Amino acid sequence: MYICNIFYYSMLSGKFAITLHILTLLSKFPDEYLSSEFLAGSMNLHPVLVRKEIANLKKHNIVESKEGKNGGTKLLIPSKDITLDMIFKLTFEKVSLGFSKKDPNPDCPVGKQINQNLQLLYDSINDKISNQLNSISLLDFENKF
Amino acid sequence: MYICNIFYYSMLSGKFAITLHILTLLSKFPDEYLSSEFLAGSMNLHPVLVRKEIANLKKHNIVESKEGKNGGTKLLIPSKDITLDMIFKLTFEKVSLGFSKKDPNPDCPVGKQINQNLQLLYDSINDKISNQLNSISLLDFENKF
DNA sequence: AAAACTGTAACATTTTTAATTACATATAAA
DNA sequence: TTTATATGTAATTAAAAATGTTACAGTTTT
Repeated sequence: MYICNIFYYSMLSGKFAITLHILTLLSKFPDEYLSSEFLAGSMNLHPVLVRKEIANLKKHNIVESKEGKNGGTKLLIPSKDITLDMIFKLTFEKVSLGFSKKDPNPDCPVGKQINQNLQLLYDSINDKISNQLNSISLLDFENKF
Repeated sequence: MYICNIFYYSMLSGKFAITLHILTLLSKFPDEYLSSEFLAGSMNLHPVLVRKEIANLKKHNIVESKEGKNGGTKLLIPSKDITLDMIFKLTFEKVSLGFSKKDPNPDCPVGKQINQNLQLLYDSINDKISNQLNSISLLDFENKF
């Protein structure tokens, strides 16, 4: 986790891609409980990482899991009602292009304000990204496969 | 550097913010050669890092440097003619929200195609970001300080 | 009770980013 | 012409972040 003056931001990582991959698979088999082992197999990833992302999806009531034998995870919501923006928001707080770290010089008029001004810029970028991702449903995405 | 199936991507780092900070300062003092020591002071950053970003700016003919005593760097182009998109392109190849790594399973229809489909999505996101950054000049940004 | 799952914390490894050191070269000015 | 102050850049180290693994407790089906 990387700290700027104003908010906590997680930098871009694989979370969005992993989560979208999981949801695409769940969406392909909407009536089955898919195991983290199976999901991990499609991504060539460790099942624990998959379960971590699933924990996040559960927290947001997008999926439910069944424990025990024959357990696994399935979608709670039809894929036409899940937008990529929901996935984006649930895996990243925001996109940023970086901030000045280690406290820029407060005696410099630029250093003093740089992070606030970057923040405003990134906010408007995130609005644009959200607009676009809002127009794409998981079903739209899934249909490309 | 992080590799996906299709292109080399650098993940988001501090380059955009550092470069924009440098250019904002140069833009405030358009007739002076500012030293990397001075610039680094405003950012609380190591001068060598500043010089690395300046090397990149020089490569793109945005600034020029003078070596030796009283040397430093100044803008070559009026700040009204520098867009934030130029800075974005010069410091990042693209924004991405991550790819499936370690070769997803080629026997899975989703795994096989996930990275191409993510790529298409990210391309369209980058178009939107570029559009927006194109509408903001370095002068616009500088005027906020 | 056994087998096959999920859930999570703790830890280890790998990768990426940032910082530092070292030193060669250039220029201005005393 | 020597000294001080810059840039330029490669090489190395350190720090941070992301990713992967292990271990094990809990759950459910057969």
